[in-house]
Amino acid sequence: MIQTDLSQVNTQIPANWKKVNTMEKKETAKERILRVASELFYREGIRAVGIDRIIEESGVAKASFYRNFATKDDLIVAYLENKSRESLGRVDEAEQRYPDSPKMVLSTLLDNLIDRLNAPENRGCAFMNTVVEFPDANHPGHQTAVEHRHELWRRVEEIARRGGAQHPEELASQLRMLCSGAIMVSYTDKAAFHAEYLRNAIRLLIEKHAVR
Amino acid sequence: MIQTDLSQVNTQIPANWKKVNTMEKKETAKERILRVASELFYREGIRAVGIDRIIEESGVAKASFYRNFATKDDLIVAYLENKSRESLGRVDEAEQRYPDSPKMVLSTLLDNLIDRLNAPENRGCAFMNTVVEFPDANHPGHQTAVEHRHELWRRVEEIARRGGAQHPEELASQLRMLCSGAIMVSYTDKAAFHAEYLRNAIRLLIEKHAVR
DNA sequence: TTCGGAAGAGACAGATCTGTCTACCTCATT
DNA sequence: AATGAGGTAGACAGATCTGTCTCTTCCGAA
Repeated sequence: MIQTDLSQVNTQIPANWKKVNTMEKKETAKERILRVASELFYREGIRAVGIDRIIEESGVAKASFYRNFATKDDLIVAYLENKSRESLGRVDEAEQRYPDSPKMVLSTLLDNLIDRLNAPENRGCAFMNTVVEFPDANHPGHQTAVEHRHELWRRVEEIARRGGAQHPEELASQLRMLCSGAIMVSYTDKAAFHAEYLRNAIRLLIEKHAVR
Repeated sequence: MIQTDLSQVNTQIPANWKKVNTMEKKETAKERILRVASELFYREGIRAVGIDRIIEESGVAKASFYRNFATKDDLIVAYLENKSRESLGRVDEAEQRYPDSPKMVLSTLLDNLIDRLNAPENRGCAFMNTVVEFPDANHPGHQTAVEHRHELWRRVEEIARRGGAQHPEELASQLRMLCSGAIMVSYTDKAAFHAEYLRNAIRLLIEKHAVR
């Protein structure tokens, strides 16, 4: 019997497998909810996706949802914190790869961005989108999104400073406007987005500020 | 009595005053609804503002609303078409003011943009915001917004071409990314927006493309 | 003065949304 | 074998949202 076989297999797994083996750990309800919600929120918008939809698509009971997330707002914040970790993780990675060349770090981050903008699932920036969907500055999602963007561009400014930019604050601000706009254009009108034009403009700015 | 005085004044207005005197024409219910809805939609977001709220704040009956706008989507489209007229009107105006200097036209439009971004009521771009709020490309609001942006930047490209830009398509695309991003940054994090940095970046691009 | 169209007031329907609550089940650990 | 944490199933409440419908009132034009 399949049932019997499975239980035999299970008994062979050490009692502390949860800590030992993280790869084959079964996805918890919380993880599943967050994964499904992330995809729906990003693809269709946060306001457009109701709790019931998330519950149904993640195959979870309503009580399970509310045991893991007190309110929808809590889920929204978890979604954004997750995205933020991913985003800042990419910066970490690029800095570790080129610890001695801020210019290469910026170049890597740009390549990275362009790849994501050209991907078919691109729906723009989760953080800008959230601020637009929740213009109230007191909304926890709004705040989380603003904080992330602040931190991200603070780090880019730091990289520009290490790269010897003459006016790192100005350069970071200009890169921020250009990249934010590129994200919006690639989302709102994919046909109007040309990665080469973005690359040229960024190169022009970086040369102007003499980053090495 | 005030009432009597008013009616006497009224009788002195010609029968066809509606067509003759457009200045003192009393605002119709439709106009009032659109004005109130525009402000609310722009300030608080379209999805966040319900029909009931618009009806209440414009002091109109529900039946009056639905006599003038078949659905909320119709109102959304009217709101965007209004904004689009304003936006393209600013382009017309700048072109009429400097018919022989595309460079001055672009400069005027930039000044104009910066003024709006620094205004306290700035809530970003109504069209980008609408696309974010309605990611479904079939939504009439989404479509209207995308069409406006297409037309606006087609016209900027045309101005760049008249100005002798070496690569007008590239310049327009770069200006579009930069300005779109400036709008988002000035909205999502007002403190991080510096008009001078935007100006410098735009000057750099315009010089690079040798617009005259 | 009468008439018709536009507007006001508001009840109502039906859908949907967030969040609560009860009752039962599964399973790893003790 | 018992237990407790976490999971399933689903009814329910209360708010809100879009849109319909009826009845009354106002006002300008003929």
